[in-house]
Amino acid sequence: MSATAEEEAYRHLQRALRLGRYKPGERLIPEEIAAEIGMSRMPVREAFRRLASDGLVVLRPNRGCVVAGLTVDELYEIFEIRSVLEGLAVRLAMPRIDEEALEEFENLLDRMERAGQSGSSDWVVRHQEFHGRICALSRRPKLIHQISALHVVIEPYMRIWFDDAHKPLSAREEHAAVIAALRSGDGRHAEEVMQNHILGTAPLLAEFVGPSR
Amino acid sequence: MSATAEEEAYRHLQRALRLGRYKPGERLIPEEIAAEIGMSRMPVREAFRRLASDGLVVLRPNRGCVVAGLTVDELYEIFEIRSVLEGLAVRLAMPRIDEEALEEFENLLDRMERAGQSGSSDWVVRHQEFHGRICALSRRPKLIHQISALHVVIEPYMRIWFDDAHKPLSAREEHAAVIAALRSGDGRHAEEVMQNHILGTAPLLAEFVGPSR
DNA sequence: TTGATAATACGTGGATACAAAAATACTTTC
DNA sequence: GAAAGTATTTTTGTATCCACGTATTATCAA
Repeated sequence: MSATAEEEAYRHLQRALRLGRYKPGERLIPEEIAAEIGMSRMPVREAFRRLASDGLVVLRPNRGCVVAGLTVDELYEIFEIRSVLEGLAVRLAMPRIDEEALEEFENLLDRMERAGQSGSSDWVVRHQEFHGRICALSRRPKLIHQISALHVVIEPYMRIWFDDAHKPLSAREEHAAVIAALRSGDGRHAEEVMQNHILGTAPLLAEFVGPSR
Repeated sequence: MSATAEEEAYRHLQRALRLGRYKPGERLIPEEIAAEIGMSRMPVREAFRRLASDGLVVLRPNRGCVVAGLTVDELYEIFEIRSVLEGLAVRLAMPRIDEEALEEFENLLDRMERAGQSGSSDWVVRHQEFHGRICALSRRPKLIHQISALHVVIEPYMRIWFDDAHKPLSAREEHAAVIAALRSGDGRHAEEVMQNHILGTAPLLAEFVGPSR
């Protein structure tokens, strides 16, 4: 249970949006959602505002709340931003990367691989976990937060990508290369590898999105 | 006038926070603020949520809204993030930088200089404008938005810095160097110069903040 | 005097009520 | 039959009200 109704509404909606249960452009009616989770529309409204700041919905005065979608351009843009932020994160994480950490990353990579082969869309979550654990070692709270916010926004598209055509064929090698770069101990090098990894993913994903909105 | 009361409350509070009219740790009472601008608590509460997402205030369940402050560590972190984001922005802006754009930047630099010498704290605004105009040429809406959000968060500290001791002595050369890098036409080079410019500013500013919170 | 505890005042979160705006359906007119 | 204007319905935005949680102060015991 969450402390406040607003928090509950926020989590409920964020989860639904991440899972792609609502389609871009779809209108979210406060009363309906309030009824679903048993509260008034007030806390739902407040949750809307937070979701709007996250970029998950769009809020227009007197016109309600619609589910946000990403155009291909916006998708690329987010990957560009991710590339420099996560690049920075690995660079800063480097001093704290030891044999133990590398082992953890290998394990996460294995779990990701297994989830991928079983066809479960857990792959998306495992993938986030992999990137997230590396970023966590940067010990930069705001940086970590911003990166994870970007992962949330692209999550629905990652799911579509994964479900449509078990793409992560090259994923294993890509991520193994990142681990190898981490093992090198060279922060700048690892930063570059991470940047290229992320930028390389964007066009693959964009294929499956098509000109939306 | 703004369309909604929430918008008005948001602008009012953001402005006050940017100008440093409220001190970190200070508690904001919805009722007081609502009275000030002639509305009920409700739209003010909603404005609080947006400000919290911006990182300008902290909202704790049942404990109200307090003005956020930055520790020195957080200040450095923000400058690290700015360095890679604005670095990316200049790199992407490079193809669109022509003689006309360079001239505009020179002009902005002059205006910044003049504001600096007159002692007016317009300097902070001009400085934002200078960085903002460069970033704008990247034509990446989300990137621009994120960068400008970071400028907002550090604005109060920039003002303290400026007011306390007309620092921007080296500023003129620093920013002139950025323009020179833009003139070179080399995106990677300009990115690096921008990164170093931003990272170089952080310790100067940190001096004047001291261990807050 | 100090520390714990109870009483009280204050502030927050949420629900309901009301007003204003937008969307929709319905005429009316050409 | 189409377009424009009008009325109705729906939905959003704001205000007010109430219940609960938190902080403060007062009271009392050690």
